[in-house]
Amino acid sequence: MSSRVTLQTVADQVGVSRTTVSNAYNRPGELGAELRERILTAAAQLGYLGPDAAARMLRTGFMGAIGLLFTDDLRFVFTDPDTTSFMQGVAETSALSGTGLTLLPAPPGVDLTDTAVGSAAVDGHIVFSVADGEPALEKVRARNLPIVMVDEPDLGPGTSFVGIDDHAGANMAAAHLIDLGHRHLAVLLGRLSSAVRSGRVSAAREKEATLRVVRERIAGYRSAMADRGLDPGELVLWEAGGNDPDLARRAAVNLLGECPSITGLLCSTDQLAIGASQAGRVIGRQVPHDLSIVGFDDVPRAATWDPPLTTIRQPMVDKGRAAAELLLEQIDGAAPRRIQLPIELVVRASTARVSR
Amino acid sequence: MSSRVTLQTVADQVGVSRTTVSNAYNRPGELGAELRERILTAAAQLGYLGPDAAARMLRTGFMGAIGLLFTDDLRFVFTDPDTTSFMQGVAETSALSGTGLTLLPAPPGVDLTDTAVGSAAVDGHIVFSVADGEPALEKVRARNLPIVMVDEPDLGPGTSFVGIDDHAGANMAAAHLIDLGHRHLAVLLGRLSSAVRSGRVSAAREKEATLRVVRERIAGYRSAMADRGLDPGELVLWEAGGNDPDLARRAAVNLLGECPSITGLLCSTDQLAIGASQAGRVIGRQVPHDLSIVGFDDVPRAATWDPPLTTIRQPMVDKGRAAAELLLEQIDGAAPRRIQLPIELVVRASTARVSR
DNA sequence: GAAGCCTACTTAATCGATTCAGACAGGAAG
DNA sequence: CTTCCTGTCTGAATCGATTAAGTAGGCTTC
Repeated sequence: MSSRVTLQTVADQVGVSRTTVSNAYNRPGELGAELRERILTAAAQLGYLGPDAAARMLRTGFMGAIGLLFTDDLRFVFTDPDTTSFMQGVAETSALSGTGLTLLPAPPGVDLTDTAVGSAAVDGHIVFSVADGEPALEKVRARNLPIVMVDEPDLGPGTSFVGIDDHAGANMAAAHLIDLGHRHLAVLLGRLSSAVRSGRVSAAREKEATLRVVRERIAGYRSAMADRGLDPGELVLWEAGGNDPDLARRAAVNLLGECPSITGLLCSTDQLAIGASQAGRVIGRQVPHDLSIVGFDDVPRAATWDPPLTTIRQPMVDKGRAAAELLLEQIDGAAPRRIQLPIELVVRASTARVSR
Repeated sequence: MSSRVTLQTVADQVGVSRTTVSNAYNRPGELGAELRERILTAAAQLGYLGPDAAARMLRTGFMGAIGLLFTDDLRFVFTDPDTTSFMQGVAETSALSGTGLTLLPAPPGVDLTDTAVGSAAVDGHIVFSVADGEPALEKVRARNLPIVMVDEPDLGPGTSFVGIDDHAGANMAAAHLIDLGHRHLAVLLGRLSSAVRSGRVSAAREKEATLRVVRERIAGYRSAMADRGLDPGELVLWEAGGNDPDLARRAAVNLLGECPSITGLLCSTDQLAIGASQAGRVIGRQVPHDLSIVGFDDVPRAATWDPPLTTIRQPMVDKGRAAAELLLEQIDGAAPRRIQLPIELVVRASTARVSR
């Protein structure tokens, strides 16, 4: 192993200047085709792998990569179907544009000082579903790079945002149940904030909610009740402790034990709805006959679950694509934009007309 | 926005040299505590965010990130439970060590010339389950960086490798069925090579297999038959066209239609076993009573699937952790190593004594 | 009290590319 | 014949940090 092969090595070999070799790679057309061919051949022979990434970055200030920030536990990030679908969308468009994709995990309880977060070699950040006031988000914002917020928090009109109308979606879900005759409704949600809690949500706890999406969804459920003459104050709120079917099953057992009159369960995600439907089996209430369940998201499993889940569909892969596109265009100098993706009520077999 | 804030800006402000400011960040202890405090305060006031990543990379040659190469379709990468579990393991240990994680997707049909693959700012690569002779792998190998192969291909003793004893695992799976009295066995596998095919595998097609793992598993299944006095030549091989439950369901319907005497189905992954068990329902053969199915991997769903799947467990998250650890230690100068993770037969309810 | 050794800095070379401002040859225009 | 392009290629500054080598002063140590 002698010293490294650089632009200069290739230039010396061919007998041209460094500049010309650089041009051979970055601006073909600025030099003769025949010379370019000679340079590329010589480079291949010398084992030159193309311009060094770090040097190019330093000189141009362009990293050729985008960062994807998560603050959830990694066990969740790679297990949750919504998160992985979102990542798929981001990965697709970044791969298509030849941009690298750097994962920036900032799981709870990890010291951020010597993490890639806040110092990664990226041209911009996508922030996926983060609670208000997360330190990792502040670290990323401090860098003054282009940024796209997804779902939460919403930083206002000056910052790009990709999301859906959570309020309207929740309204549709609750309206569907009420229109089927359900009068006693409860909400099963994952978490209101990064702090892990489970059990019935008190008014005080509800005030602590730092996750915009769940706040909006609760408001949407309530608005449907108010629209249809029910008292939104009677809506039972229950926290499972995380967006996980197992937690949801246990939570739903407790919820339905404590509030047996509930006939309609509004689950703020499909993962929770899946768990809740298992709870139905456990406590002997058949879905949808004795208990109607409506989810949110329309994850891939929702359609094949037993029973197939009634839910609000949102296009998670598209969300990832949109976020990546917004970020890439911003890196190219475009102004921040907001994108709201469409949602849709999908009626399947987990909801039915109330039977008692 | 004036010109950028650099080490020099901070140095000028405090009245020390650039070196001293650099030391304040990288080697506290090389300078007085009080001066260090003054420097850090000044930096914060000036909005200096710490040493520029690109400049540091250029100078030190150290990127602070590892690359994870996939050649599968992205739809698969983020959907497949094994792949995501593996990524979780990699992400965990890279996050713990403060190393960045860069995804390098090289899906089929994408031109690699202006992709991050082959020029990403990383210190080494993890190559996850890639077919023999993939161009993306050659690109990555050409960089002469530390590399860890996972599952396939196995580049031999000179290159780090993380995997399991696929042959032994398959042997255990087939032995289990044979010991339950099954005499007519078939293998349902995803793919033998990157080329998508489906249907019964001919001897010619079998020779084209470029995926080491599936080759080993087939050999393992056959070895169990030979061990127990069955003719390995009678083992039916069937390709689903991909590691996907839907494809597997269709393939299993065809397989069992064409070979109705089969009572034991060896699925080379749990995803396939899940699909095959649905096929059982479709064609009216109850699992395990009329059809025994054994999977491979023990994905999270396997235990909760109906019926719970008998399978060969392999620790995918640990595999990710091991791969990342091996790569990080190699980046630190250690020699390549090989790690073989343990496997285990997990008997659940998808297999039973043969009934006819 | 001179040699030697810390402590706490500074100076200057260096990493490998990009890019702006020329240089030079040859042809077109006047 | 001079001027002005135009197409190619060169020279040298520059990006922002790290780090080996050096310096200056203060403190031991015999």
